[in-house]
This record gives sequence, structure tokens and C-alpha cells, in this order.
Amino acid sequence: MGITERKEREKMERRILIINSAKELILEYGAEEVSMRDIARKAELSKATLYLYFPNKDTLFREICDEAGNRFMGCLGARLKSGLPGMEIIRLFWNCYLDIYGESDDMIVFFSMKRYLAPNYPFLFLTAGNNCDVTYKSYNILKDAVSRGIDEGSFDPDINAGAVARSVLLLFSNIIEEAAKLPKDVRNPALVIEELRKIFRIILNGITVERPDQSFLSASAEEERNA
Amino acid sequence: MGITERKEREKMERRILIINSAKELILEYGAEEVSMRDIARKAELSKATLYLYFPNKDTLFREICDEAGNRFMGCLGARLKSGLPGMEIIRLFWNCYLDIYGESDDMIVFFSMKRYLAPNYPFLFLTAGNNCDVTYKSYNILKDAVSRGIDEGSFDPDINAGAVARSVLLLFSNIIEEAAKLPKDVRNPALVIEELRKIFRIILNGITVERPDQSFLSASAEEERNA
Amino acid sequence: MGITERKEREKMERRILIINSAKELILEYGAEEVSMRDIARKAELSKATLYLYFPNKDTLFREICDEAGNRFMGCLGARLKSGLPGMEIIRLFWNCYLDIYGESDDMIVFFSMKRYLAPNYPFLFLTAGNNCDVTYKSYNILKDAVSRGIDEGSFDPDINAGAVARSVLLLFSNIIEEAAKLPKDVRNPALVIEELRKIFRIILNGITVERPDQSFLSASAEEERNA
Amino acid sequence: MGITERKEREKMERRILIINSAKELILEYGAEEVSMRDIARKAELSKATLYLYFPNKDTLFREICDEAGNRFMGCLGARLKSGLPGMEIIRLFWNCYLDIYGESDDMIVFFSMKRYLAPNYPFLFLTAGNNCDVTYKSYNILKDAVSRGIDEGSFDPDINAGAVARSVLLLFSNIIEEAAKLPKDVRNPALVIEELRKIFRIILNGITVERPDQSFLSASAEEERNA
DNA sequence: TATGAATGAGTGTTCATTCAT
DNA sequence: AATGAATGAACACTCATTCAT
Repeated sequence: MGITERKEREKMERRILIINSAKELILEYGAEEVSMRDIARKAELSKATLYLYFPNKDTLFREICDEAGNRFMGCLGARLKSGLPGMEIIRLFWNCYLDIYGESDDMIVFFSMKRYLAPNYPFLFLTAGNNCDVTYKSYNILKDAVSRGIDEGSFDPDINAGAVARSVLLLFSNIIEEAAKLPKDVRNPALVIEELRKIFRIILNGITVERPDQSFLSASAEEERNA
Repeated sequence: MGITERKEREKMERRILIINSAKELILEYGAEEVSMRDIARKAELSKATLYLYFPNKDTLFREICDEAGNRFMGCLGARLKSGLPGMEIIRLFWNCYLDIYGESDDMIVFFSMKRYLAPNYPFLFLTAGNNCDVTYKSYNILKDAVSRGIDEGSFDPDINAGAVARSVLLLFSNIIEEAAKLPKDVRNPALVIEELRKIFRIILNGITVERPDQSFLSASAEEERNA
Repeated sequence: MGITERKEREKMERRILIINSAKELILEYGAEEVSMRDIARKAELSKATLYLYFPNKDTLFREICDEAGNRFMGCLGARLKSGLPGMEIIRLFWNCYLDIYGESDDMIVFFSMKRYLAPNYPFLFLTAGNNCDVTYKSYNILKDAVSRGIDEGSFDPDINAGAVARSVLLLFSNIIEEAAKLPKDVRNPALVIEELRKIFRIILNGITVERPDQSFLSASAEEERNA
Repeated sequence: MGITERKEREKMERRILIINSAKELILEYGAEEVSMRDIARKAELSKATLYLYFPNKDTLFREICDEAGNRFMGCLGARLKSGLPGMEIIRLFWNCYLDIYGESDDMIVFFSMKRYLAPNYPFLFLTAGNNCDVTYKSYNILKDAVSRGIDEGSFDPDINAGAVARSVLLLFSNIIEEAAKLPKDVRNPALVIEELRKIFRIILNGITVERPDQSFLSASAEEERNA
């Protein structure tokens, strides 16, 4: 009982130690520059020990990716309620993005890992069987929101909901991923958010029937929300 | 005369054989998975022979990248005339993209190589000093076109010309790049073009004051143009 | 306790195994003919294993060189006392040389490595900045000894102390180095020592005002000393 | 006749072209840094052509070595007459050395090649069967001169003629060889000659019964001789 | 005769993974 | 449970030599 629990807990802690060590290195050097040796060193463990917790490098990295992605999905899931209008869902999506991105490096790690693990982001045939669940779920949420918006009459019926979802994901993932490649000291979250905002605005303009209320995209609105 | 010409030709053919072998491998596995050994094997040559034609891997890869990029720039340059309205420039840009993409794999190779050679696409600080000329030129052409469109009153003055240019490049490069990663037998240019079209339409919608004439984005128009 | 000590010892033994394998090869084929592959093969290890003990070839080779050189300097340092007359210092130098050379291959390895690592023995501009400390120190000891001998009136005031030091080092290093190249079974330390002695005698004759007491150069004296 | 002669002559010229190209490169970069590719490039020939004139790299290099050595032997042979006293022979030897060294780079090439080709200068068992004739001949000339000097009573009977000869060759070869390693623009023949002179003086002192007339070793004497 | 083209065997170095302890 | 030690397979690149033309 007590003993096995403690062991369990310690084992879990080791796992997290390893994952966090890997994360930090990935943030600093990029996924493809991080070797098992580096992670072991950072975690102050031996390379062989890593293999006690993860059967191979791929699995370790995949777990990091999943974990980072799930933080975003958790945030989004907590806010989404059924019956929300399409536009509102998109607003929530955006806000989650910003919150997660602003408060932790998980978004960066997620997209960095994603390209490393599944470089062929299969936007054309995005299916459940895919190795990255989060992407698929995000995609569906966005797509459904757009479809709903079309049904509600607020979005242009000529647009393709899937294409919108894919564009948004593609743009957001790439902007963040590339922000991650900037030297850590130059990396400026405000700048990245500003860029995301500009682009999001264009897409929103592109899909709504009338110029939508985009006040939530303005910096001041942001501050309000954070207040 | 005849003899030196033939030698010259054969030499050129070998070069092309190497380049094509590399291209095929890049198309199949992605640039970072391709080693000189792989290329040699594919070309049925020894590794040392590759070095007779290219001083090092980087040069070989860069050449492939440049060559592919230049095909696009050449196509675009030939069609652009000074004094064209912003919207028309964007239309030309789009058509060149499609023409190049449709008739060869150059676009695919270009974007695959680009990420390999200059992984940090510096969308936030896109400058001339960058190692990929084509990207910078494309960026400027697009940005100028949007600025001009704003001046002409056809584009929304609230949008940021640079952000539009960056979005377009980002989306186009990624869609193509990822199309490349699909298994070769599944890869369908028509599908990719359709995807590009959908997304381009959204962005156009997003930046124009009134819903623009997007007939050039319809498949039938495409066919007309090609006729 | 016992266990870590044993591990420590084993690790040390491996290091020494590698160093000795390298040394033997260097002795047999000369430094520039020895590759990491050769060393690995000789030590019956994989190439990669060598890199567990030495970060690169250069470091491994330099260590061998330094180690060999330091044995000589250590021996000399232990015997030198301040205030000794020039002639006595030279005698000590000679004796150390012989002792080291006679009992191990270190002198051979040292000079072989030295030419490999610092091929341009800069006799004309021998400075502290040089990568081979031992040579520089030896040079200065010899030069100072000669200068002192001149001051004491036992050495010819017309000679150049630096030139004497350089000659001695040059002769000794080359004789030993080339002795090393003889087929191992023919290599005869006694013969080499005899050759060194003959040449040393000539130089001593050349620099002393009166024919000096060279009894220490006779084989019998040698035997006495070793007795 | 005429035709075959011309062909013969042209063939000879090609050989010399190759040899000279190699020499220049050896002088500039040192023997071990020169590849067949470099030589071919310098001679403006193809690598394969080199193999028409020399069966392999080793032979080519050996020939360069021999040729350079023979210039010295030729010079010395022309001046030596039978019946000269030992001291006079040594003086001639010294003068030839200086003349050759001063007027061409042959001495440098010779010693540079020699170490490359026969790194194990077999001073202990210097025999006719050796691969470098010149060294052997030089050695014998010097040795005989010293022997003669001993017989004539001008040299110390206790010294070993062979050892003297070996020392002189060793010192001279090394000083020159290492001078060659200095960057070409820093290389200063006057400095090298001065160094040779200092060391030669010491050896002469060491072998003569009385301090000999060494006027020929002074710079002014040199100038006289050249006048 | 001359050569362009080709290559096998080599260089030092790295890395994910395994295994005896 | 943890690890130090080991390694095979890979990497980009070089060089003396060969051979068909």
C-alpha cells in the first residue's frame, strides 16, 4: 500500500523529470538537435535509465507532444459548451490559444515536436487514425464551428469549412513553430501574438458575411480579458 | 566538335541524373532524410562520383532549391508588367503558382529544400540578407501588390500588407510541402490545387473591400486559361 | 566502496589499454599512419568506444605526447637543484634522457607524436606560446645551463647558448625518432644510447674551453651509475 | 629520326613540367599536403596523365627527391679532388651546401621529400642498399673526410667519424627541413644559414684538436667567396 | 597520347540502443 | 531500479588509382 504508492509516485516523478528536461532542451535547441545523451545529462540520469521509462526516443518525444497538446485541448474543452454559436467557438479557440501560448511554452513544444514526429501533417486527409489526436480534434472543432456559423448565417456559405480549419491550424502552427526557432532572448511573445492576430483577422474577414465584431482581436480587449 | 559536345552533354546528363535522383529521394523521404550515400545509390554511382559534380552536399541541395525556385520566379517575372493593379498582380502570382505546380514537382522540392536549408523561415524579420532570394522576392511582390490594392481602394485599408504576404507564402508553402509528404501514389495535384484555391479565396475575401471577382479561382476558369 | 573502486580501476585500465594500443601502433608505424580505426582494432574495441575515453583523436594523441614528455620533465625536475654549475646540469639532462629512454619507449613516442602534432618544430623562433611545453622547457634548461657554463668560464664564450640547446634537442629528438622507425626486432636501445653518447661528446668538446671530464659519457660510468 | 627525337624531347619536357609543378607545391605546402590532384591542376594536366609519366605517386616523389639530391652531389663532385685534406673537404662540403641552398630550393625539397619517402632515416645502419643514394654518398664523403683529418692529426682521434657525419647530416637536414615549414614569406635564408653556421662551428670545435681556422664560417668570408 | 569519369577504401565523428552488473 | 560501458550503423568527405574512349 503505502510503499507501492510511494514507488508509483516516485516513478511518476522520474517520468516528469525526464519529460521536462527534454522539453527545456527542445525549447532551447529545437527537437532535431536534442539527443538522448543531452536529455540524460539534463535530467542527471544515465542514458540507459531513460529507456526504463520510455522504450525509445520516439515514444518519449511523442509523449511530450501529446502532453503539450492536451494542455490546449483541456483548456478549450473546459470552456466549450454545447449550443454556442460558431463565431463564439472561434473566439474561445483564439482565447485558449493565447492563454496557453502566453502562460507556458507548451504551444511551442507541441508544434516543434509535431513537425519532428509527423513531418507530413496530412491536412488533405486529416483523419482520426492520425498520430496526433489533438490536431484532429482541433480541426473538427474549428470545422464544426465554421459549419455552424454558415448555418447561422454569419459566415459566407460559399466557403469550405474544412479549408478554413486547415488554414487556421496551418498558419498558427507555423507562426508559432517559427517563433520558436528565433534565439530565445529575441523571442517576443507579444510580437508573435500580434502576428497571429493580424492573420486571424484576415481570415475572419474572409469568412464572415459582414465585417464581424473583431473587438476581441484588439490588444485592449486582450488586456480586458486578462484583467 | 561533335565529340566535345557529346561529352559536354553527357556530363550535363550526369549532373541532371544526380539532381533528379536527389529530387526523387527528397520527394519521397524529405530533404533531411536524404544522405549522399542514398543519392549515390539511387543514381547508381559511387559517393565519390557525386563529389565530381558538386563540391559538397550543401551546394548540391542549394542548387536543387535555387533551380526549383527560379523556375517560379522566371515564370512570374515574364508575366509581370509595371503598372498592373494590385489585384491583377495577385492573380498572376496565383496563376504562376498553379502552372509551375501543375507541370512539375519543382514547387514541392523547393519548399522541402527550403525548410532544410533555412529552417527558420523568418516571417517576423523577413529581410534581403536571407539565404533564400526567391522567398524574399515573392514576399515583396505580394506585399507591394497588396499595398497597391489598398491605395487603389480595392483592398481593405485596415489590413497589414506584410501580414497578408506572409500568410499567403506560409499557407502555400506548407500546403505544398505537406502534399509532398503524402505517399506518392495518393498524391493528387488536382486535390492540392483545389485546396490552395479554397484557402486563397478566403484570404482574398478577407482583404478586399467588396467580394471580388474571383472567377479566376474557379476550376472552369482554370481550364479556360489552359485552353 | 570496493565496487566503485574496481570500476574506477577498470575504467583507468581501459584508458591505458587504448593509450598503449595507440602507442604500440605509433611505435610500429609512426603517428601519421595510425587511424582511430587502427587503434580500435588493436584495442579490440569499437571505434565509438574510443570516443568514450577521449573526445577526439587530437586529444588522445596529445595526451600520449604530454604523458611521455612529462615523464622526462618529471625525472629532470626531481634531479635539478638551483645553483648547480652549467656542466652539471647538462650531465643531469643527459642522465635523465638515458634513464627514460632506457626503461621505456616514452622518449620514442614523445618525439614521434611531437612531429605529428607540431610538425614545424620552430627552432628558429622557439617561444613559450608553443604547443609543446616540454620542448620549450627543455630548451630553456639547456640554454641556461650553457649560459651559466660560459659565465663560469668552463664553456667557450664565442658559442651561442641557444644554438647549442637547439642542436642538442634536434639531434636527440631525431636520433630517437628514427631509432623508433627501425623494425622493432632490430631496434637496440644500447646502440641508440651509444650513438647519442658519441654525438653528445662531440658537442661537449665543441663548447668547452678545455676538453672536459666526459667520464660520465663512458659506458662504464653508465653502468656504475645504474649500479 | 627528327620526329621521334621531337617526341622524345616533348615527353621529357612533360616530365619536367610535372616534376616542377610538384616541387613548387611541395615547397609551398609540404610533401604530405600535396595530392596528385593538386599536381595535375598545377601542371594543367589530367591526373591520369601523371600516371603515363610515373607509375605511381611514390615514384614521382622519389624522382623529385633524387633529382634535388643529385644537384648537390653534382656540385660537390665537381669541386672535390682526390688528395684533399679532411678539413678542406669539409669546407667544400659546407660551401656546396650553402651555394645550393642559397641559389635554389633544391635542398629544401630534398629534405622535405626524404622524410616523406623514407621517414626512417636509418642513421644507425646507413648502407648502400638504402633508398636514398645521396644521403649515403654524403655520409661517406663526410665520414672519409673526418677519418682523413684524424689521420692527418688535425681531428681528435677519440671521435667517431661516422657519428660526426651522421650528426652533421641530421642537423643540416632538420634545420633546412624546418625552415621549409615556416610560412613562405617569413622564410629567411640568411637566418637559416646563420643557424647552420653556428651549429657547424660547434661541431668543428668539437672534432678538431686545436681550435681550427673557421674563417670560412664567418659571414664576411662568405661574401668574399661569393665575390 | 591524353583524359574525363569513376570508384573502393579510407578518414574522423555521432547517435540511438543494448546489456552485464 | 539504475547505470557505465559498449557498439553498429550511419554521416560528410578525400584520395590514389584505373579504364574506356
